[in-house]
Amino acid sequence: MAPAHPPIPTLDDVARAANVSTATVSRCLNDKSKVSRETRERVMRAVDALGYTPNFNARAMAARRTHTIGAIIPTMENAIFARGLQAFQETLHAEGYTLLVSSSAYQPDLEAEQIRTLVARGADGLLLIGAERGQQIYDYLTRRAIPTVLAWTSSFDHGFASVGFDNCAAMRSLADQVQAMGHRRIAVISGILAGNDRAEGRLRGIRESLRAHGTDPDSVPVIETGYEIENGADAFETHMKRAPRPTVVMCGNDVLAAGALSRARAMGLRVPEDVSITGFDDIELAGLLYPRLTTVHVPHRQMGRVAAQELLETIAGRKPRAARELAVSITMRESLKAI
Amino acid sequence: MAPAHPPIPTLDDVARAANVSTATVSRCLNDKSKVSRETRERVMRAVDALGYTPNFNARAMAARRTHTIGAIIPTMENAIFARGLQAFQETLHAEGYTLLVSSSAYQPDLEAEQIRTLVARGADGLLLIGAERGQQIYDYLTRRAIPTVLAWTSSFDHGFASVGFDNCAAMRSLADQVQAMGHRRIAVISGILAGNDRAEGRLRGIRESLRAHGTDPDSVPVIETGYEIENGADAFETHMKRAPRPTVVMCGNDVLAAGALSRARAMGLRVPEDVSITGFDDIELAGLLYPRLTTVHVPHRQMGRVAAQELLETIAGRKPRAARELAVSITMRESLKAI
DNA sequence: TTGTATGCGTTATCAT
DNA sequence: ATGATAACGCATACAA
Repeated sequence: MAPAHPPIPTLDDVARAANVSTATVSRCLNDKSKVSRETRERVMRAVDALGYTPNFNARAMAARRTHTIGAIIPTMENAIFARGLQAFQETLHAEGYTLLVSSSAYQPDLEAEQIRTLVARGADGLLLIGAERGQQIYDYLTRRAIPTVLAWTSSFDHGFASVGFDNCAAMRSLADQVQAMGHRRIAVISGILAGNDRAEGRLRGIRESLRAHGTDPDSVPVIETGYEIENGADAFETHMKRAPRPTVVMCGNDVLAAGALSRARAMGLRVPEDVSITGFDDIELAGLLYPRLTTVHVPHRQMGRVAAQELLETIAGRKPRAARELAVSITMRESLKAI
Repeated sequence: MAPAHPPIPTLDDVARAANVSTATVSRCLNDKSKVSRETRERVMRAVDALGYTPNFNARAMAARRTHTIGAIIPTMENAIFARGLQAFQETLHAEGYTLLVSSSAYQPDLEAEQIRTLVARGADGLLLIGAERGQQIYDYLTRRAIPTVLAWTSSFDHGFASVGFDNCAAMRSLADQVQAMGHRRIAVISGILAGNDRAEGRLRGIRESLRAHGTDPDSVPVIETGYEIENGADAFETHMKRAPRPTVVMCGNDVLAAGALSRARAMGLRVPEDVSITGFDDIELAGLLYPRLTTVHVPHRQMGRVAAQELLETIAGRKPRAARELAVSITMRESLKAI
């Protein structure tokens, strides 16, 4: 018969087994330095023998530190944030930090809840996407002095560190290119704008470019939709049923563009012969589609890495918070062709 | 000048503000029932006024429950586990549980470490992928009595609950189909087999089908490789440079198949005219590629949902653990064509 | 270098 | 229905 209560060893058990105080065991596991090699070895043997694992929650309470970072991203369903987050995680891990991720499903109120949850769990720092959210949240973060870095955006409006790029300028540059290739009838598929400064910036970029080229920005059709593949597909079909038909459909991100591309094929339209399509983000998918997607390349991994560094600096209190802006570029592939 | 120590309210503060004991406040936040409506309202007002959030770690220590489930998946980099995990998470959330996810990067030792970490954090239960891992880990889980469910596999060898499908039978069925369509020169791209019963089962399925069709399984070329797109691409190229050239390349999953497809295009080979390609999993990507991928459809969401239910049942101790096997089907698309 | 003692914020047991 | 109080497992200030 198995014991009803399997023995879950505690610091006390280890201390007793090694004939030292709990303080010494604790030091062995943390400070390493200030304990004699001899006793340390004895303690470690006891640790192994008992299969001891420190209780994280108890540790967090006593030390008031968790070495845990929380990240809240809009979605895990597609790859938009995957690479950046991976790099973020790797950098943190190298510094002895653990990453906790949760998804807000693009819902501001859900994000606020997740923030509270992560803070309640004792996160030492936070990574948030974008800069547009209620002032209340920023106040909360400030009151509780939670080191926070905003990523995928470049902004310093709230006094928080940020790491990202200029969504507006990037998309403007792509739109410039599109128009330089002769396109005049442009249609746009944008992500939901409310509470999303990235989507808003990208749309603004297109508008600015149009204006610079002498086109009335209000004359181009824009469909604002959710971030699913299917949404992109539907929006594309709607655009293509208008007259006159656009010669190019610019999408707010690669996922929407993938949906557009897929629907184009279903409608019997050839890309780019019948219509060009562009994306944004340059996720892996962009290079796998046929035709491959012309898109704005974002340095995902670098962004993740820098975000982690900034956050760690902020936690250590070593550096003034700042807005780090990264360079983006345009990746020309086959989905966009000159007229 | 801002206060040096921002006021982080505790139960005590709320209790004092509401003129009750901490016990009562605690009850308001949990048991709700056994406290008078009047005092409860007073307490809740105090909670709001102070912006109180319970300290998770303290709670975990005192209650010895976290309402947290840990999941360890081989990778977050591609979408293989995304949908299933999403459904898993949604089901847990509906029952008041939080999901913690970490990735093992397909490394068994890393998985073991993550398991310990999650348990140290007080996870009430665990979701693991596949059934192949050291007995030591199973012993650990058993000793600490951690409710665990194994997913993406159907096995009951270790006495743990499992939710999945028969990888071998599924792939065998696809191979049968491939051969029924006239293919005789088959090449295989498999994921790393060591410590991965899914990959092993899938390969075995192909072998069994070959044998049933009178072909010597050892005569078909198999390349075992990592799970990156690039790996699939390279393996495909290697296969296609052999003579005689295979008429179909069967891949261990959709990601490898995507790599194969991409390289086929780069090599100037038409799919499926010059060579057919098949995948496994039916992730979203499979329907976006051109040509769309013929693959084995896996009920990801259902698997996630059922896994969550099984786990919750196990935690509640309400039901005997069991192996749940789900049905899979073959999704015929354009990447596979008869000879 | 090592040990003692206190506190971290909450839940739960036992009274009242 | 409510209150007092003892755990929960660990880190750390202070003492030795």
